[in-house]
Amino acid sequence: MNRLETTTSISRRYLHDEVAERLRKLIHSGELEPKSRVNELELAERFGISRTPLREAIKILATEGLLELLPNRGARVASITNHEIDEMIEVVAGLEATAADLACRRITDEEIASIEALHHRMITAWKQGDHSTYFTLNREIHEAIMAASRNATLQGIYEGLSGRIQRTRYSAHKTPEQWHRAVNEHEAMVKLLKSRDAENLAKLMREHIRGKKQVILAAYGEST
Amino acid sequence: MNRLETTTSISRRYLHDEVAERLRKLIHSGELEPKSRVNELELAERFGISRTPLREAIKILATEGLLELLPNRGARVASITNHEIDEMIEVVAGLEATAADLACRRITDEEIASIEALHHRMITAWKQGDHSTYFTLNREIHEAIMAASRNATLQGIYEGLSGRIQRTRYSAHKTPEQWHRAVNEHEAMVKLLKSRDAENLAKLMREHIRGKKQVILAAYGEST
DNA sequence: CTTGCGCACTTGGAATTCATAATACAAAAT
DNA sequence: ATTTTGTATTATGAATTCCAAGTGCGCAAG
Repeated sequence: MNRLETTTSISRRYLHDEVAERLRKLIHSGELEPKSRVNELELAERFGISRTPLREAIKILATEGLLELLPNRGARVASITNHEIDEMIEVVAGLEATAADLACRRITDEEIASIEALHHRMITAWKQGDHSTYFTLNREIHEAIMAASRNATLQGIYEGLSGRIQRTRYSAHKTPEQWHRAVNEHEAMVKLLKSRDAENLAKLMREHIRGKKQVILAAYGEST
Repeated sequence: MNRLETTTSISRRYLHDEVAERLRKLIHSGELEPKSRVNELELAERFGISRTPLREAIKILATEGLLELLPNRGARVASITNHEIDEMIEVVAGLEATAADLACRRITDEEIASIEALHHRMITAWKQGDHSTYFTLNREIHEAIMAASRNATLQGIYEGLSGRIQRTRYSAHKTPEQWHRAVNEHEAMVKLLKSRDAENLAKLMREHIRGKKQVILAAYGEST
């Protein structure tokens, strides 16, 4: 009788999955600060669960790189060094270049139109000096291109990685020149996307994200 | 007295880490075939451990994508569809392109000489029709370029991903034309590496790996 | 001031228990 | 005979309890 896929709607997910998600939120929200130790008993009580699923969740987050395991001393929130951020930005640049390449081969006219609309709204926000809206639209454009790559594997890796630098990536303040350059690059990206020039869009995307590196690193340095 | 980092040498790693490693080997060796269910009790007894660390290991492998969790029915070895392999090859191509780009900026003359030596040995093996040696050297060249990128984050993602298609990737038999093309591309890669032409090497690398896609997919189709 | 001892706390792991979901199998009804 | 229903078995997800070992800390002795 059971239709399939009822799993997602009816039955609850794994407890350790929910715990992992709550833990991720705690970390991303900053409630659990980098380097802060995680007391299993304390957290288990806070979540109203036993240590078992919590420990499974900790192993998951450690695999994702959000927690570090200290032998016999539990786990602590992973702290990211500037060097690691540097590395991660290069990888993100590569992933987005790949997404750009694939998107050129698969994107629909409607999606391009949608991205173009986002782009124009972003330009408007920029001219009005509306940082918050600018950053949001900026992120949406990048995510739209990623989605247009139609590659779930790529998206999964991208999300896992960019989730760790998200806080700084889209909130980094630029100098007017940097800002102007970024806007120009976005302008060029839309053009290349419309002409579906995979090769050059990939190249530009890599450079575009590399161009943010200094800004992101500076912003990260501030926040720590 | 204990200096840090003795962890790796003196005290044994976490049990769940060792279990995870043994599980990975079982999967990669094919002893645990795709889609085969994993009986926790059976495996725990086989490893001589309790269910606790085994289940933590299972959660880790599930996060890595090597196992799939079936709610209330445990875990099974993840089976990869042709579509997923297609996706993974594109991502690997992107990662290797990124590695190529970075390598051009950081590689030493000694490393280039070493890669060139591998390349010549590979050519020799090719001319002698020595498939096994050819594949080994081919892989070593790609890994050497990845190492020359000096990006641990990139390498980590690459290893996690390529580990899942390794079995087919370097053992796929090519037609003479494909083989010839691959050798020519490798020849060009060494040239570009010597001239440290990041942009064109990245481009070529992406195309080079894409060129293997049909072969790998065909090889995977056979083995299943 | 340093050294050394001991104690409390936490973790990693094992073992046991329990509820529930899934599967197999047998019995009953049509 | 086929399908349906009900039951028994099994394995998982989670909790609980237990224990050994490692860490850190404090306190006392030298």
